[in-house]
Amino acid sequence: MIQELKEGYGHVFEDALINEILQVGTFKEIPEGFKLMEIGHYVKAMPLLVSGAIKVYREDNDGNELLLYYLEKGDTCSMTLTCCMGDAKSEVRAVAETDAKLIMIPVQKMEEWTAKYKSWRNFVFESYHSRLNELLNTLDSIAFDKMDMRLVGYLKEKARINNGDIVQNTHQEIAYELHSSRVVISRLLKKLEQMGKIELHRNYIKLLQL
Amino acid sequence: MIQELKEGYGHVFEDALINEILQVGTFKEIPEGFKLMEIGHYVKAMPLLVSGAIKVYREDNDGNELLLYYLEKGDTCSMTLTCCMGDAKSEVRAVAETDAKLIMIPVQKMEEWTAKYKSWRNFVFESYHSRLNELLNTLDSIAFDKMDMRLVGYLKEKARINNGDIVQNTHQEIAYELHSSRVVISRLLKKLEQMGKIELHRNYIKLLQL
DNA sequence: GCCTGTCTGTAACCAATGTTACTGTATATC
DNA sequence: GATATACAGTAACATTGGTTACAGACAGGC
Repeated sequence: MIQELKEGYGHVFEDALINEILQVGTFKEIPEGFKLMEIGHYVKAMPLLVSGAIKVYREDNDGNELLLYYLEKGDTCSMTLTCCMGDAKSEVRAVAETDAKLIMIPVQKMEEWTAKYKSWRNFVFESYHSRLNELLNTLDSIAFDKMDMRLVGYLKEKARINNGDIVQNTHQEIAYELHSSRVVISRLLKKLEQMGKIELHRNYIKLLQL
Repeated sequence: MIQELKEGYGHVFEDALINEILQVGTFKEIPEGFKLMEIGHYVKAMPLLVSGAIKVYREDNDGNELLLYYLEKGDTCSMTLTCCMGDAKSEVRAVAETDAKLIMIPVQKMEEWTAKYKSWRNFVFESYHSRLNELLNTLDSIAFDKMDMRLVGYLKEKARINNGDIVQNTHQEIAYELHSSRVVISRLLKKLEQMGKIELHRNYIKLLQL
């Protein structure tokens, strides 16, 4: 755990804090698809992401889904922060998009560290800032963009997260994440293929020049 | 300023903090329509809202507008928080929806107080929590609701903010805030009137039973 | 009164998206 | 290889929302 922590957070946290984390944190490896957080559940630990990617999304009462954003190395879940501090239920769901490694911090340390370490405060506020901005970007794309632009953005982001030019999803899965329907997504993907921007295959899509 | 502060925040902040606020904060009264924050500008002070309501909204590069949420008595602007700490530009615009009174706190105190006062930390985190949730609600309604539901939600919220059952806006103004068009809003409002839920008048709308 | 500008109502039309239904094809399993 | 299942392509259609255009109603200033 030491090397992962130092590599990912050594330049962010002061040494004393690193040591505290080593004492109270627990290292965790989770497989792709592992559900880290469920809507309506209480949260008792805060994750520091060391490697991999976490997908954070929203689901309403009728089962409608919507992708909010991805968390990557060096990120943490602000939603968890607020939930921990306020003793509130989670409003979102978090699932490992790839295999991932994380360090779990017990809730009670957070308040303590916020008072004690400047680097922790910065990290927490920085985290809030990023997440708020990502939410705003998601909102923008839903409110202002048409579905074709949203789809292109989705493909780019997804490929980036998976370090390559391949998106391994069925059209149905993409439709869920964008809160659209399979037929619409197939239609738009076909159009992108005809424009020479992507290559369609069964169960995966190869990005050419988007 | 003392009585406004004690009334609005006396039960939230410890006495020592109240005293500090009295020393460094400045009291400010602003008229309806006053622009508190502009997109792309830096922020140098943080507002504690004592009375009135502030409208926070987003505008993209093409001039498309979208209402995010309202701030009320006891609220502060989390966006400002992040901007101050991170020395970043504002991503949103804030305008007084009604005449309002606020106490402005200089940025440099914030970091200090976060270390020093537990009540301040709670306030800040609570504030983030509320704002994140409000953003999520806005997102939900845009992603999952049709325009008629969004309009009903808008009317309710707007009437609540203005303490009554009257919404004083033209159809065009409502269209801007919901990022729709005047004709669409007029159409839907007419439908609501025919259902007996509202009364339409020139320049204002009276809510009956929504 | 009479203009003028703003606000609202309405019709006709269009584009984007969602829905239903049916097809063919790849893949896995037996 | 035969069968079943999941996936993708496509057509036809419905619905929502946006656009354009125009007419009438109201309010303010003269």
